[in-house]
Amino acid sequence: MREEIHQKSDLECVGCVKLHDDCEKTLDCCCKNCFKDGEINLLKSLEQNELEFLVEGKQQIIYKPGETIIKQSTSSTYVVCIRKGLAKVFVEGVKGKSLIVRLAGQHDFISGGDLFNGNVQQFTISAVTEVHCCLITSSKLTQLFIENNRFAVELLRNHARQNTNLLNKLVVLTQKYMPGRVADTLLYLKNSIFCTNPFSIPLTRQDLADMSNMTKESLVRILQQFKTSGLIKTRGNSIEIINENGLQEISRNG
Amino acid sequence: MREEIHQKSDLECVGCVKLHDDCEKTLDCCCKNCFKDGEINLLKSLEQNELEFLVEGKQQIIYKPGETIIKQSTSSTYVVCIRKGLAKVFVEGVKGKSLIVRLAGQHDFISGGDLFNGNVQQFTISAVTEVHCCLITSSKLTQLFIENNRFAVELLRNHARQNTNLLNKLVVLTQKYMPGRVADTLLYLKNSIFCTNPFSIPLTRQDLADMSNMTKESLVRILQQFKTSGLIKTRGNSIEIINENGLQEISRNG
DNA sequence: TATCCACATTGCTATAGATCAACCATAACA
DNA sequence: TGTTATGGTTGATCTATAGCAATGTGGATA
Repeated sequence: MREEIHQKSDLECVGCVKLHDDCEKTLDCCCKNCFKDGEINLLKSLEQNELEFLVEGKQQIIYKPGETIIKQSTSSTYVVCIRKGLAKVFVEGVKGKSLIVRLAGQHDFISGGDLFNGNVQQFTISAVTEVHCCLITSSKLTQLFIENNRFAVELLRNHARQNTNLLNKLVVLTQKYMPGRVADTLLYLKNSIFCTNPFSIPLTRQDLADMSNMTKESLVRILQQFKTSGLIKTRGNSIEIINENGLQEISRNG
Repeated sequence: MREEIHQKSDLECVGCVKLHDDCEKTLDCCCKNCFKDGEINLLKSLEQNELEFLVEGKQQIIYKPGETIIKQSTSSTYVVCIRKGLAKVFVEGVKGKSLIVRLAGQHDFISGGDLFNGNVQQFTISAVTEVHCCLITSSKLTQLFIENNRFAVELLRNHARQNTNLLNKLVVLTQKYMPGRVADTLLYLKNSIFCTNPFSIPLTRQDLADMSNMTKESLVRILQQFKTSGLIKTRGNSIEIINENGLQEISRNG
């Protein structure tokens, strides 16, 4: 058994008004409040009855570390909402190489690619830690898209944002040198995924390398450089960012 | 003056039922039939009155080769429809490097990025040949998005497709060797942009390099290799693909 | 406690691709 | 007709990064 990396409180839905004792099956908990507050709250625009429609018959599944949740190139008709745990979203490219385009944690929403376009999955989603998630039938999503304008706007916004992220990644991965890319990966982990400072990553060096488009050996070497420069500290799976400005500088200079 | 690369007939809207003699100002011509037939016909879902609303007050502008149509990082409120000519869509990345993510020709539609997200342009669009285009206020687009469901679906589909393209480009540019990337660029030019076989490109080698993520010198060398291997022929700005299967093989093997 | 096993690390070598510099071709123009 | 400019081509280096191989390490299992 792998060590529990997340805080125990993750199991509870923060800010969730439980309708029943069994939080797992509480609509309000599972699919409304459980989405990230603020910007990315995709479902905030749904009425209560729409939410119930969406959530009705959804599958709540638990995946073990390493398991594939949705496989690239299959035509899955599901959309994934993560309730707990960490998943990686990656493209299986040429010559067996993988490219991790995104990590998804609690309350994240992953639409597997071509909604309204045949539903062919553009990437693989797999569990890094144990993942509790809901699989929502994507046809329900498209139906709500048509019925609720505000929701449609949110979904489009979501896609537009994803677009921007990909475009950004394209530039970073093709135009920056390795140190710049590793700096970006570290800043992403700290500020977008774990949101704490010494953070402990359930990812392997290979994963970090796949996020930064390099080999694991190269990644390790850059990490070593950062350590000796006093930019970061590492203890096993835990990474502490000592000099964030320094990293940002390196990121900026490519 | 640059030589006229396009067929003269480009000025006329193919398949356009002129309502007036002056085709330039014919609604039906400029913004409905002028979009690519079939798959990518974004506006086909609009009613006549919606189309008129969209088109009313649109600006028809002519750009000279090299001119910037929309500049990255500005918050343009326009969406561009190309009526004639060729434009390049590129990201201005780090250290002065450019990455051309797409070429846009007759009837193509370019939504500059973050529709519904503050309208900050994610890339620069600039004219390669002389470009005749319509600038449509993007708020009109978002209004129609809310009012017409079928149009909303088309727009989302459009974004999803763009997403898929970017994801694909990400893999190609980061995981393939130079020959594979150049092969992809050539196949893209032949099959998606010019649709003829000896095709004459108004692009410089630098542009081709920016599409393939390499230096112009490297691009020229690969092109030379392809010539001596009998895969292609080049005469000045004209390229002929002799062995398409061969190129596809190279693309596949990375 | 010993033995695994997966992963991390380090050093050495090979190479894809960039960079630099020179030269060539073609077209515009005085 | 010569001149300048712009882009294309080629060759000679240099370097960032991959690939390979050996060794280290810490947690799990017996």
